[in-house]
Amino acid sequence: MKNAPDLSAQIAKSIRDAIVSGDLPIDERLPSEAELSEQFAVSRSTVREALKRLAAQSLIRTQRGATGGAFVNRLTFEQAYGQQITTSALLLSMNDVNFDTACEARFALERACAPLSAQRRTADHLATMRAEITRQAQPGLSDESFCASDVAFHRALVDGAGNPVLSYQLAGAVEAIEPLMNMITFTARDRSHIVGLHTAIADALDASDAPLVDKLLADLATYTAQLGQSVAAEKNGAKKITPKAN
Amino acid sequence: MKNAPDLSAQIAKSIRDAIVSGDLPIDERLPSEAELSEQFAVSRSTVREALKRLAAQSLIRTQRGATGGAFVNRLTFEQAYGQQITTSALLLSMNDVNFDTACEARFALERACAPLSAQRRTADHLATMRAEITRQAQPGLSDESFCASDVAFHRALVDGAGNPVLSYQLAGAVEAIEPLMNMITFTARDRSHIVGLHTAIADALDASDAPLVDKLLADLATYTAQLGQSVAAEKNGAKKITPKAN
DNA sequence: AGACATTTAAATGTCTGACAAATGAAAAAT
DNA sequence: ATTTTTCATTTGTCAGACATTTAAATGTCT
Repeated sequence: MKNAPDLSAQIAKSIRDAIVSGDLPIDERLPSEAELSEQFAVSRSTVREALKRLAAQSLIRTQRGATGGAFVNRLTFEQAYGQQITTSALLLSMNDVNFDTACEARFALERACAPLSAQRRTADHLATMRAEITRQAQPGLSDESFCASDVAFHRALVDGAGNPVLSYQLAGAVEAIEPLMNMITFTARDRSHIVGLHTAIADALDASDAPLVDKLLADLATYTAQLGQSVAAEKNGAKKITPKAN
Repeated sequence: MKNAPDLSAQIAKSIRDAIVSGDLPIDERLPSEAELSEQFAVSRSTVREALKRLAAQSLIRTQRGATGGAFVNRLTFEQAYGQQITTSALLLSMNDVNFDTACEARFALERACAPLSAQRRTADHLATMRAEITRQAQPGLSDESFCASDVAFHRALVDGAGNPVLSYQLAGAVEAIEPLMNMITFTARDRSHIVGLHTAIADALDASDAPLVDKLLADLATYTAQLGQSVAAEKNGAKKITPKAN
């Protein structure tokens, strides 16, 4: 019944609550480890384990030296991106999320920011997108590099919406799917089709034609889902053939 | 120049990479702390700090006792929801994200899953939404409870899309905005307008009328943004009045 | 042989004390 | 006044000990 968590977990929670509630403002210095161990009536090691837990969540940073200590850390969008991406990637791989589901989520979300991007994208975003398109058209490119460039292209599209919260939320959806995409073998024909759609999307964004961007993204979603289907089909086929041997 | 991270951070990264790469499968038991401290040639305390970092990210779980140890943890959608929500909430509050930006992101994402929800929502989802609408219409409800119910309503809408990845991504956007919404004072007229829109949305979902859901969500977005604007206006006004006193 | 009680070994959780390393500030020297 | 030195504070790391939990091994009785 009793599921008493570790002392270090309790202490971490206590400090975390103080940070989340705003009781401890940004850049505020926490008491030293020695002081905390007195306050909580535990040993220094236990306090340290609690602090490491918080550090792993980017809630605090530590500095050594006379004026050092643990400080409440301002969570930047950069740091949040990173956590979001690794968490999303793990979630997908550990729960055997199928390609269709991940793909559907990704394009649904991406289409959500397409109108905003058509309205606000800067020349910089367009330049990034066109640069990635050029890379994707190079003949000797590996499948992995192609996927990475695909991700960069879509990131630029999302960033074009000019809403950092959207970019943050989308980071997980767009990047976490990369490992799944890496399982696909892209034929020359596949690539040229995708590059064509990317080009059309860039052009439509250039012309601020939101409905067209939406339609093209829908096409891309359909096409990508088909590519994924063929991979899944091969897998299922293999799985079904094996028992047949009995 | 030299930015050598702590030993415990290095060891945590080493183990984390092994987990993310799939080298350590789910439910695999890590070597004991004593063994790890030998392998990495560090003390047991250092190993423990590394393990606590991983535990804070839900990458491992630990068990005491003879057959205990640290095990690679399957990251569940539940756990991921929680992390996503707290991270998003912190990100918004720590970076002074204004209401407009958060609101825009939230409704853009929500509209993305509206068509899917119109297509797939179950009777259960609709029942939850109508129950929340009923609660929202109660006269004595506090602003906080009203907001909480609002969040529950929108969660049901999102979950109706039947895509766990979408639900996970949206959790942050929908729930993290709650603290910002809590700063709004809802008049009786505001509430009745919102309840009216919620009812219309539930009806439209019931009728699987995706375009209508989209339109209603857009209306709700506009209305919510207006409410937020008035709060921001009061704040700015107050800020500008103070210096006038000089 | 089977059921129950006891012991034991292995593992994490916690504590204590110590030293190393970094670092800014105060004190001392020039 | 400026530079150098000393010093106190704080985190990082280590070693060893004991407490607690847990399941398996062992022993005991029916």
